[in-house]
Amino acid sequence: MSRQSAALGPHRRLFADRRRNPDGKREAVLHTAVRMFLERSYARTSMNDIATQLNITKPALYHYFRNKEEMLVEIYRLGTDLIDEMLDAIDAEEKPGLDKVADFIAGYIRIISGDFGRAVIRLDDGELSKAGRKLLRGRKRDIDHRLRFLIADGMDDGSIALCNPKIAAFLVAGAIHGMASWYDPSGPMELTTIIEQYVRMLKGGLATGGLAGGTSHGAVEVSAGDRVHG
Amino acid sequence: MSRQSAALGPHRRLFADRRRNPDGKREAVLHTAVRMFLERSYARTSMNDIATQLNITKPALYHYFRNKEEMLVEIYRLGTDLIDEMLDAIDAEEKPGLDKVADFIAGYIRIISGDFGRAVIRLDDGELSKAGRKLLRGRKRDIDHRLRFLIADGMDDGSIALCNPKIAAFLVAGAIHGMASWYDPSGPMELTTIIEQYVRMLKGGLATGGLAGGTSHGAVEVSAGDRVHG
DNA sequence: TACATATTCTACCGGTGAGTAAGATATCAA
DNA sequence: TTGATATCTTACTCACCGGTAGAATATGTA
Repeated sequence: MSRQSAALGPHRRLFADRRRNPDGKREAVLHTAVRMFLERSYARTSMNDIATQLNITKPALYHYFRNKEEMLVEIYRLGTDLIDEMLDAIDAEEKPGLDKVADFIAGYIRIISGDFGRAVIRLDDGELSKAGRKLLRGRKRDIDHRLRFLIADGMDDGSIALCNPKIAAFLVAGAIHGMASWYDPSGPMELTTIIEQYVRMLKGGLATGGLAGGTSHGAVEVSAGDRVHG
Repeated sequence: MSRQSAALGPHRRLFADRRRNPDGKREAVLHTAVRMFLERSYARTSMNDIATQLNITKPALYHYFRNKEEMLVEIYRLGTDLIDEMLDAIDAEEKPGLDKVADFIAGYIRIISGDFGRAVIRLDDGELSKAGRKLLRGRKRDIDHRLRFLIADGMDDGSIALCNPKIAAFLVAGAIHGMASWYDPSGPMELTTIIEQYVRMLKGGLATGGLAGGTSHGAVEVSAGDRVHG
């Protein structure tokens, strides 16, 4: 709350006078909106709430955004861009698949610790129009598929144990998404500590030779059909 | 959709005549409500929607529930009860901690594949009143703590590698919670296949001797202060 | 200084949803 | 059969929210 107010202060101050600064003010609105959406949800945050927080009135917001959904769309776009860029960087690396996945885990956690990254995970895309929802889901699916490919690559180069990459990708992504609900940047837990343990544990689950035991035949089976296309 | 209608049919039929059956009808309302809440979210499902689905009118619903929130509270209660019961069963077992955690993973996945279990994860508790939210958060925290204890036990008996049980519990629970978003009971993926791979991978990440490498000093360090209390 | 325009405000509209009042109708038990 | 009561309906209230109309006011510029 105190951290929040402190971060909101500058935005509020930006609107204290009427100096012209469309881009800066637009961005300030967006930052305030994403924080409030994360805190109280998109649906429970009214345009009035956002305006009040910025010390202006509701209609003034419509000077910077055509409607409420445009804010949400833009937030999603900024968030997914961050993830795409990280994946681009990883694709450019020359490493075993397992290490690329490890880099993904670390990078993804860092992104999610920021507002726009966390928004991609936490905000309910059911609030979007049909068109907007379709677009966002597409981008999310692409990200998921790129993670699956990293895992499949690791299986090919022998660094990752045979498994169904679709399920593995869901597990890895899900574990990280969970963070978006409980992680508090101002809390006592150090981000690097979390990353360290997440990487260690998820690597342990993926790597070849972990607990051999299990029914590897099931894995080989799916690796034929389900794997690349997943 | 077709599966949904099929499952909703019986409930609808229950209200076809006015024979007295308060308990049965109340339960039918609840089953319909949880399905619709999961499909369209709590906020976007109106009392009218639920009533229409059951072929009655909105005020009739208020014969079985005092208000909308009472439905949500009851759904949460039924869901968390399922989880508590499972944890009771696991606590009664005599096994290494790692195997108990494995049982938890399997049991939790099965519960989440059902409507009420999934509801605990997916429905936004921000819709609850302050009191209701506090209660639910308490129950969720208890569940989380019980999982942490299972992990800590495994560390004591040597079946689980030293780590911060708080982070480990979040990782395990988060990975499973992710399922609640994408798993479709009528889809092509077999539940047992998913369970098998989840158990294998998460066990691999927890077990002693996975990838030794990592900085185990960090683990020992937290095991002193953060561990039991976490 | 004076004009064009960016910024913001007051006052409103239309729609929706939770919840209620009060009465009609069927069921059950005696 | 009849009365008590459970069940359900029609018609409504109240509050909130997204969005707009149109005017007021400040700003930057020529």
